[in-house]
Amino acid sequence: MTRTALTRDAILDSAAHLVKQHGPDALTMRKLAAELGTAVTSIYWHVGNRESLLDALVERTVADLGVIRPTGRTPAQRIASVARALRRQLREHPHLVAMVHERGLTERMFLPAQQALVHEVHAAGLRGTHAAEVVRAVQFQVVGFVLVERNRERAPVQQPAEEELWDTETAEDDPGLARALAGPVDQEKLFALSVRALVEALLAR
Amino acid sequence: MTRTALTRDAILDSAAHLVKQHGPDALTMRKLAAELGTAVTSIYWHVGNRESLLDALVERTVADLGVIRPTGRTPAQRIASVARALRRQLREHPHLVAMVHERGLTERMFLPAQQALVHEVHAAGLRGTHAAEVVRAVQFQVVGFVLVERNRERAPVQQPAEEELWDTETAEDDPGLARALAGPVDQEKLFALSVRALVEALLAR
DNA sequence: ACCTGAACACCGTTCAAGT
DNA sequence: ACCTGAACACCGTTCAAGT
Repeated sequence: MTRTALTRDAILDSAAHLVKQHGPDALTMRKLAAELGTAVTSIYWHVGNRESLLDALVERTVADLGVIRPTGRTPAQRIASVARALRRQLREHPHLVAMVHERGLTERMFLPAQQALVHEVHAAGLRGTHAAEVVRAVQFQVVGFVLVERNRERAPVQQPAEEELWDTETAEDDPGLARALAGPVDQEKLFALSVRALVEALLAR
Repeated sequence: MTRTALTRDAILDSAAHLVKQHGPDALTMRKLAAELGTAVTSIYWHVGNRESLLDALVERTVADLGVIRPTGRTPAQRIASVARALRRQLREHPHLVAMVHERGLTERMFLPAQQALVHEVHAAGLRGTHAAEVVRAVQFQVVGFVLVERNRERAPVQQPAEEELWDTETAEDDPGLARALAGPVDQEKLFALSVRALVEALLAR
């Protein structure tokens, strides 16, 4: 059975698959070669070395990110919709943010979202430095939230169990709060709440 | 010249030094042995293996984190002061958050800050689920911000230069905003602004 | 109890050699 | 033009052997 000819794109596809599942560290040239059914050194002919392979992978992924279309009626709603869309994009590529940052492509990657935000902030009547601050605050908020989320999801079982930590006087004083903090985080709800609060306050000043 | 006897603490000190400068990936058992002037295998006798060495390092670092003392008059001010203190702690140990997360110690690490936040949120008159949401929103906000900051600071020169990206119609329409977004981020200011906005809106509802 | 070097399996990368 | 295996320097880890 003749295998398909080894191409740069086939290598990138395979690499993307490995990275998406277990992160960039799990991408070894030898595993990649095994998955492709080729000799390790063949990969070098097509993509240079491991680092330029990752470079190419990041560049392709960033280029393939969909555009961001705001929805909603009020500026606050439309800004929140951009935040949600950005979060969804980032969650689909769990390791992309770190890889993009390491390669100095952060600004390029966020440009579509930033432009959408600028548009909505303008629609809300803001201009100049103030508008820029709002755009950046929302961007930091979304990216930060996704990074924390990702860490939490990768994390193993918490140790000690979260309940034990709140088995204190606070638990008696405010059992509802103790229960809420001991339980798991509803990230979806927390994200919506945080974005709404931030945008609301920033547009109001 | 007789070297000091090799101890578990000396190994942890040396490891902490390497990790603090270049991150956990830069900590190789062989480099560590070289810095300690000992054979690689001696380290194994004292700390087990690389993974348990990192475990011990993380545990020691978390235990040594200072307590968090809120300052300010109003609840909003005191919550913001906790956020600042937490950010300062995390910035002093740039790789700690990720390492703590990987080891399932997140909740334990944030417990002091969380308790301080709970106290202030109570002082602001909130209770139960609502109070818990505010605590978590602030915690996510701070940790997320620090993660983004760290990525930005590690990142190399942006490519393409940020100015080029904003050499568009927007630049003519609102040159103040284009200039602000093309320039570097004042992280200190952005952090203060974001925290103030979030806390303000969360306490107001 | 503490330290050592040899040895193993893994990794990225280079290079001369094949077709 | 494309692919290969051998070889090198690095890595974490084990183990038998030293004191």
